Amino acid sequence: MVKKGSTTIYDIAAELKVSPATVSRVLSRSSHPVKEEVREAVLQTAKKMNYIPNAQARSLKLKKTSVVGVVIPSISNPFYPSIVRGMEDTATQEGYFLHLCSCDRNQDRTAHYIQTMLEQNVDAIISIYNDNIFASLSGYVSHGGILVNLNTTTDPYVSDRIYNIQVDKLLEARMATEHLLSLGHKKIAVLMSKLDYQIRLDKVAGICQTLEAAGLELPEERLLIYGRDCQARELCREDTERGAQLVDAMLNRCPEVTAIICMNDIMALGAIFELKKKGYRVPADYSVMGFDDSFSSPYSSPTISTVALDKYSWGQSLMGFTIERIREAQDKGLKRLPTGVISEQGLLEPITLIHRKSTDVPRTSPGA
Amino acid sequence: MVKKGSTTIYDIAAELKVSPATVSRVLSRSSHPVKEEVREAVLQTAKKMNYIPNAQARSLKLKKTSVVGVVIPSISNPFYPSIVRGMEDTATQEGYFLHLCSCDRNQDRTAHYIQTMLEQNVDAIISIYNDNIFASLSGYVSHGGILVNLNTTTDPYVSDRIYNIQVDKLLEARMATEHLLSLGHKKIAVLMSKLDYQIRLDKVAGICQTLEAAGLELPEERLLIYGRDCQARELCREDTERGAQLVDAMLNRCPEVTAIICMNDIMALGAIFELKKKGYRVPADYSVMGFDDSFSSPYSSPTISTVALDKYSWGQSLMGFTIERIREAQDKGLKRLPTGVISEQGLLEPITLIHRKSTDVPRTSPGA
DNA sequence: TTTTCAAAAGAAATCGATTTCTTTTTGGAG
DNA sequence: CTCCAAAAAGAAATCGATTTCTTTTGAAAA
Repeated sequence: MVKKGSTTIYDIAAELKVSPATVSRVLSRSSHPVKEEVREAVLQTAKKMNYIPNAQARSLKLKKTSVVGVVIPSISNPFYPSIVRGMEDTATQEGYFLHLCSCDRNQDRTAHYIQTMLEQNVDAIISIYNDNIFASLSGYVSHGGILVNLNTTTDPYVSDRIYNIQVDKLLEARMATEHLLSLGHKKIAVLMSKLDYQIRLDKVAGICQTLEAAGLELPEERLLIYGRDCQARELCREDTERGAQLVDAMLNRCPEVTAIICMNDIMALGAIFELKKKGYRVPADYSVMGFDDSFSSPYSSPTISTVALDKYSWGQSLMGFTIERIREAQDKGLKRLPTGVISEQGLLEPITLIHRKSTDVPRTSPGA
Repeated sequence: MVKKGSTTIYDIAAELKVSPATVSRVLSRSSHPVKEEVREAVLQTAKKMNYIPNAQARSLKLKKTSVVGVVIPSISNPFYPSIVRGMEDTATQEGYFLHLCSCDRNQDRTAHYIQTMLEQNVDAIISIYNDNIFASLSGYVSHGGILVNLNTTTDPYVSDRIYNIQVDKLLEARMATEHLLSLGHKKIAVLMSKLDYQIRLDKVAGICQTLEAAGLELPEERLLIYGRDCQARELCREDTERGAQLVDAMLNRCPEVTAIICMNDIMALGAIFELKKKGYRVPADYSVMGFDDSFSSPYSSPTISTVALDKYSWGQSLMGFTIERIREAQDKGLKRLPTGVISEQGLLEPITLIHRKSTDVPRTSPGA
C-alpha cells in the first residue's frame, strides 16, 4: 500500500467544487439522480486525477468485501488447481475475488485460516473435502457467515447460512468397481492412503457395497493402506511412491487378485510402475484403475481408466452457487434455498467413468 | 459479511467503562502503557464478547492490508501450484495472505486484475513469467506499489519499487542441450508451443547457443512450433496433445534426429506416447527430454529426464523476499536493495538437471 | 406571480480501529 | 506536604466511501 496521497473523492469534489456525496453518487453508480453535465465532469476529473476507489473504505461502510474464502486441502494436490481455476473465472466474472487457503486438512491450520477470514470479512467460505471443518467454524457460523461445504457426509451442523453439498463418493467407488466387475474381475485389491478422511472411507465403503451386491467381498488382506502423513511440497510424489510400495505389499499379501483400485490416478501410476518393474504385465496380469483423471492418465503406458469429474466446471458451479447465496443474503428477506444438505446432482456436472482400453481389457479367464 | 452486530472495540469499551483508545491499545499490542489489570480485563472481555478485529477498518487507518497479489499465467498449469503453495506457507507464517490471479498471459485479464489489486490496496504484487505485465502496470507503479517480477528479460521499466528477478532460462536450456550432447547426440529436434513468450524464446536461444558452441546447429526444420492458443481448463491435455502432434510433424520433417527437447515434461509425455504408438522405441530410437520435472516423469515409461527447479522453495523465497521489501518500505527511510535487475542466483534454489536413465541412454553410435 | 413537487446537491453521520494530543493519576523525590 | 515527571487514560480526529436527512434549485401548475 503506502500511497503518499492517493486521489480520493474529496480531492475530486474539491477540484470541481461539488460535494463528496455527489462524486460518490456518480462513481458508485448510485440511483440518486445527478445532472448529466456534473456526472460527466466527475467522470472526467476522476480519470484525469487517476482516481482509484479504496476497497477497504467501501467494505467498511457497505459491510461486504466481495471476497470469497476458499479452503482446500492443498493447491499442490493436482485435484484442486482446475477447480480453483473454475472458481476464479466465475468469481472474476461476477466481481468477486478468491482468498485461497491450503489447510492440509489440519485442525490448527484450518482454525487459523478461518480466523483470518473472519477478520477479513469474507462474504462466504467454500470448503472442499475438509472433513472436520466445523470444529474450526464455531466463530464463523455464529457470526452469520455463509458457508458452502462440499463433502461426503451429512453433517449435523446446519444453520440457515450453511449449505452442505453432499457428493456421493460411494457412487464413484461403485462405478469403478462395477466397471471392473463388468470386465470379469472377481478378486480386487484396493490401495489407499490412511483412512483418516471421509472421502477415502467412502470409497472403500462403496467398493465393498458393490462387491457384496455381486456376491463377492473385500477381504481384509486385499485392502492395503499406507500409514504415513503427507508433506505439502511433494504430494504427488508421495502418492506415487505409496502406490509402488503398496503394490509390493499386495504382491505378498494377495497376489491372487486380478485388478487393483487405487485411491487416485497418481497412486495408480506408481502402482503400475512398480508392477512393470517387477516384470508383471499391466493389464494382462493386473488391471489397475484410479480416480480423478490425472492429466498423465491418457498418456501413460498403459493408459489408466478412471472415474472422473469435470473439475473446472465444478469450480464454476460451486462459485456460482455461492455468489447466488451471497446475493440472496444481501437482498435479505428474499427466498432462500431449503438449507441443510443439498445433493450434488443437478448442481454439479455428473461424474463419469473413463474407460481407457489399455489398462483393463475384458477378460474371459481372469488371473495372473 | 453481513454481520448484524459484531462486537467492536466500542462495545468492549462501554462494557468496561474505559475508552476505545485503551481497548485498542491492548488489542493491537500498542507500545503505549496500559495498567496490567485493565489489560487483563480487556483481553477477557474481548474473548467473552467474541471480539473479532475488523481488517478493513484497520487497513483503512494503517494503509496496509497484509495482502500480496500473485499474478501467474494459470493455477491450472502444473508448473505453478507448488510455487503458490510455497508462497502461501511463507505468507501465512509472516501474517500475510495471497490474492491469486490467473491472467493467462492475457493483456486484458492482467489489466483487470491489476486494477482490482490496486483497489484492494495489496501491499505488493508478485508476477511470475508474465511477459507484458508492465503494459498493465502504469497505474500500479505510479501509485508506489511494490512489484516483484520474476522473468527472463531485463525490462527497462525500473523504479525504486520494482524488483526484477531475472531467471536464466538460457542456462536451463544449455543444461538440457549439454546433457544430450554429452550422451553423444548431434541431431536434436525442439518441440515448442507458439513462441509468443519470452521463456520459450529464451529456451530456443539457449539451445541454439549450446549447439553452436559445439559446432552444431539447429536447422529451421528441426524447430517445431505449435500455433494454437491454450484453453485454461485443460492446459496439460493441450500440451500433451501438442507434443504428440509435433512428433508427427517431426517424423516427416526431420526423422534423422536422435534426440528431442520438449518445452516441458508434459509435452514430452505426449511426444513419447506418439513415438511409441508409431512403433518407435524411446530412447533407443529417439531420446526425449523435458523441463520442469512433472510429477509423472519419474514414473512414466520411459522415465523422462528434465531440467528442474525446486518450485516450492522458489515460492517460499519469492514470498520471503517480497515481504522483506514490504517491511523495508514500511519502516521507510531504511536501506533499500539496489533496485532494478536482481539475479536469481543466490536468491533462489539452483536449477538442476535430473537424469533419468531410461529416456536417454548414452550411445556410441547415435541414429534411428 | 405564487405554489408545489420533483430533481439535484450538500451537510454530516457512519463504518471500526488507530493515534495524536490532552488531561488525569500516581508514585517518588525533595 | 508539595512538586514533578512518568504512567495511564480519555477526547477527538482520521482513514475514504456511502447514505440519510436536509436544503436548494428549477420547472410546471395554479
